Amino acid sequence: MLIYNSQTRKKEEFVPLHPGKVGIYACGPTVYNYFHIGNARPFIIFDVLRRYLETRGYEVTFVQNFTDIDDKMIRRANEEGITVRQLADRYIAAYFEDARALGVRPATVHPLATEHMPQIIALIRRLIDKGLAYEADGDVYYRVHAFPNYGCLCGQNLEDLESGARVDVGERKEDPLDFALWKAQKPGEPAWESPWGMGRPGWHIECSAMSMAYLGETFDIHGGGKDLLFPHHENEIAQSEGATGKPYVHYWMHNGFLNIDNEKMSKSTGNFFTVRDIAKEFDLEAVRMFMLSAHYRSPLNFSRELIAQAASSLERLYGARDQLRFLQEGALDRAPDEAEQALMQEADRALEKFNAAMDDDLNTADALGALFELAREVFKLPAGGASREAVAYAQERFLRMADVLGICTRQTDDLTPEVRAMVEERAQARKAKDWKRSDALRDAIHAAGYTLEDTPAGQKVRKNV
RNA sequence: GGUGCCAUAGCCAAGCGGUAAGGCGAAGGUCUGCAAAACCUUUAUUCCCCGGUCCGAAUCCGGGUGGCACCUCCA
Repeated sequence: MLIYNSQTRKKEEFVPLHPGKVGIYACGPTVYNYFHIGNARPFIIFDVLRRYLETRGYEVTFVQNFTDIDDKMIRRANEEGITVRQLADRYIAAYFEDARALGVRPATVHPLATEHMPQIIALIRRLIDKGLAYEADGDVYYRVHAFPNYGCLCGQNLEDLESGARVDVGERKEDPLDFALWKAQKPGEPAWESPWGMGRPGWHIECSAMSMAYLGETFDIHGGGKDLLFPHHENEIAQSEGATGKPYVHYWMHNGFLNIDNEKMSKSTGNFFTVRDIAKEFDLEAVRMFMLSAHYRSPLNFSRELIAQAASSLERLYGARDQLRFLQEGALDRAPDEAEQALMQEADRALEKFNAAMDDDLNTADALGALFELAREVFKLPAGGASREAVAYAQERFLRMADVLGICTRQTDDLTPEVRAMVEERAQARKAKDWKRSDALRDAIHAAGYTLEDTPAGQKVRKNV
């Protein structure tokens, strides 16, 4: 598998550190608000990466943190008159709800910054001991000039970074590029004990401390949005490699932005929609489909029309999935005929294309094409009396691909007894050519939340979303 | 100022030197008691523009034009 490494700016063959195992760390949300659909992009992408690696036989340890203490958390908690802890609890719960609706599985571990103070403090101590960090009035800063590789991820040298840096008044840094590892407590702020007095960690240090706590000092893949490349991930490298003297991460993966009107969606500019906003209008699986329709490194422009397009595309895939199930119900135990053998071949071909696309730096758009090509072949099969073996063969492959992408997950075959009865009755009515009754029943079934279609092999029913 | 990315049909999008995947939408046809879904056909002689390299370029090189991002909290 090839993975584009942001650090080398090349696609590289993926070789895990330990055979058969993969460690992935992805930067998670700061839980001061509901997350927006731009935030959702990496969640979905890394969920797909993880699923794909798992189907390829790797044992994946996937770590995604929650930043549950920082300036925004404190400000927001004060505004609402609740504790930072209460704020975090609320939005962590919301995260899991929204993620679930997007088909994003919980990570192997979701560590919280506030629950890793010992690791964070120990890491800062190591940096101070090595002369890479210094204390200043209860704050601790990273001494950027003492780390020769600073800029290795973002590809900028210190002078260039320096020229763009901003110095805040009253800062206690030796150099404007130095960044805070520990911040001394200010009145009214939550704080933890440390060798430098009461305070709290800076943002960057938590990711270094927690990733290494769960994945080791060197691990395979680290992901996040492109905007995290600098300074967040650059700083993580400086902290981790500075402390350990070992390579921190083998593959850096960064996703492109989700834009609105071709401009970055971001909380600070206010041009965003939360996942919850969108859930009022669309099934979130359509949002997932939308995200998968483009390569993860490309920018992707958001609009309701595009979500609607994605929803229509998804419906076609659901149609194919349900058709496969319908064929299975009426299947016969006989050897595949010529057309069915062709379908089986097509299923293999599609799976091959799918895997080749995914192997090429997670090309979900291309992979989706393979699924659609299989769908078309499925629909070509006559409605009834198919070979069980052939249908099962195609179905297995179709489902395997859909599962990697995390789509076509809805249950649509759980008919209620009432609906089942209506379907039965309609079959009788049709036999008797009682079209009036037949149509009335179809309407009633629709009203009950199901869609009924007639096929040469009988009625086909599925639950609407 | 420094550092990157992008430009393919009405819309979205793959494509990474060998002669334009796929989806949405649209038009016509087939099937159907009527529907719906599906199937078939059509919808880019051409990939922002201008040069160059090559037997061959959407793909490589140079130069434009237009858009976006990072350098500051941000997925």
